[in-house]
Amino acid sequence: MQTDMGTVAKALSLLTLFNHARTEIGLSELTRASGLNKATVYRLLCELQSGGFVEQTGSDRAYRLGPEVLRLAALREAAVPILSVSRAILDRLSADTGETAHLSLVRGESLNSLSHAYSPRHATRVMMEDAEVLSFHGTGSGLAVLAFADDDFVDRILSRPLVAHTDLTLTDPARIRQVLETVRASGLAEAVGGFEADVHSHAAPIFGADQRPIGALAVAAPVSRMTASQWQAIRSRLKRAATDLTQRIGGFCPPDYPRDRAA
Amino acid sequence: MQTDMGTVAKALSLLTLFNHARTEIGLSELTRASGLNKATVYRLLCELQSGGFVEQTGSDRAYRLGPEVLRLAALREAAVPILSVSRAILDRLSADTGETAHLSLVRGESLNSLSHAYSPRHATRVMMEDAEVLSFHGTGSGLAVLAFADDDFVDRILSRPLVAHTDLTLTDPARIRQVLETVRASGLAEAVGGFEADVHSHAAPIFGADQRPIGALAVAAPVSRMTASQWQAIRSRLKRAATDLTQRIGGFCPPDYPRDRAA
DNA sequence: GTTTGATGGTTCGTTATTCGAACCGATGGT
DNA sequence: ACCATCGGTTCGAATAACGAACCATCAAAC
Repeated sequence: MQTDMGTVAKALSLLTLFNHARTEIGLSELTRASGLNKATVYRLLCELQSGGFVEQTGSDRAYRLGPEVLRLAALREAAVPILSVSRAILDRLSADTGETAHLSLVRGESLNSLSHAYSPRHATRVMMEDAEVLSFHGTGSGLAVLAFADDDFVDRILSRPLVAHTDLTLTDPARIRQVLETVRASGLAEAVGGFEADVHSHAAPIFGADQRPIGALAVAAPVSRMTASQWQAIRSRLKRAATDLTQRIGGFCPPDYPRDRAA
Repeated sequence: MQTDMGTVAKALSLLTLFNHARTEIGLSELTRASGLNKATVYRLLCELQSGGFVEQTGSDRAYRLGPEVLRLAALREAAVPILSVSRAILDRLSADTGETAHLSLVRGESLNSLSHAYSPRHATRVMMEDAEVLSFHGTGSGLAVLAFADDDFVDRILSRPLVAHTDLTLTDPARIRQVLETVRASGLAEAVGGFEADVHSHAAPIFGADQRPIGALAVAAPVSRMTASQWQAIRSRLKRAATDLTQRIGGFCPPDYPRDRAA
């Protein structure tokens, strides 16, 4: 991880080490996880701390993400209000389908879940966590994005090692490219048990102002509930919701994106 | 702004140049505003961009905050769920008082508004924007924080030039220290027209796990509506809401904080 | 009670990295 | 054709980052 990255890239890489499982990390652990020198990590942390990007807990002296990221997120929302706009759409989508709806966004060469909505209709539901890293090849959302992404982006993603989250995960690049073809035809991706067993998920890409996919809207349901009529209902509602979201954030679907056939 | 800051501090300072008025900034303008060299700014931006902290718009090549800040904010919320916890409290507070409620957090030596809730009761209401920088001496929230902050923190803040936002803004450090005494006595700060004319605002500090103030909860109303009964209602409800929030985020009020006398 | 192995934090000479004036090519208004 | 501005690039000089070694402190181990 330590090859030829600039000073700020190193600093930013420290921030990426935080996740839901480790929201507070000590100096030693950060140095170990980052592969950098302890003195380097400490200096970087000091600068990040004085910028408010991390803060130290009072008890142990572990570090955690600081309040400045909240401020920046609010400003990002002011510039590109994806979260606030998607809120209503997610709520409606989960209510209409009775299942869990969630939004994820592309960030470089990874995909992050960012927001979700549950439906109270069923006792069992697919649970989500925000800020989780999703895989492109194993999730409906990832496939939806790949299907409409640049060729070289797809090449980069598929040339990396493709881990199998379950024994249903597609890991053969050629097979995945076949699937992408069908996704392109319908405008919707479908993944059954590829990321988590027993989860049947549909996903539709959302596009930015440059007509390139910036993320995906998805509905995740237990496989046991996926009847034919439910399948139909999810697909039509999801597609409408995704094009709606694309439009509301000032994005444009590319010309080759299948228009939604009627209601 | 350019003296003796490390490389990452410079990079982070670029991020602070964004605000509601300028959510997208070009390279030249960033260079001018930061006081750094253009090549330096460009390199920093490239690193920030590959980290997802900024992104370039397709049209002009201006920069804006990137999606990574959303992910970090979600993780920060997972570690310290101030925003999600305060949501319900803000909603209730604004509903109960019929006025605008808002939350702001200390970030280094500045105070940022972060979340708010309006009440639909009146046609005229105090409008808020999130991620705005508030002054310590001119706002109720700032005074509430100062009143329970470390002495040297207060000294640092009050030794800076104190700008007068309106002609009612307190700018005399000695006078402000007097006010802080009364705030300490009641646990509530009051500011009339100090930041924006015609705005009467009440504020109560919220505390972290180390019993030090980390922000403030406030209610802002047009001065014209501030009757005696309304004054009473706001103060009691605000105080309860603030101690409630402090408790729910795992914080503790300091021993010298006036306990809420009954309901 | 001292040994051991963690931890967070600090030092300082070497060296690799950042810096910044100048330079490009493109765009656009006069 | 001109001038101004834009985003982006170059390259030698100088500065700032690096990292091995070192402290201080704590907690359990012996």
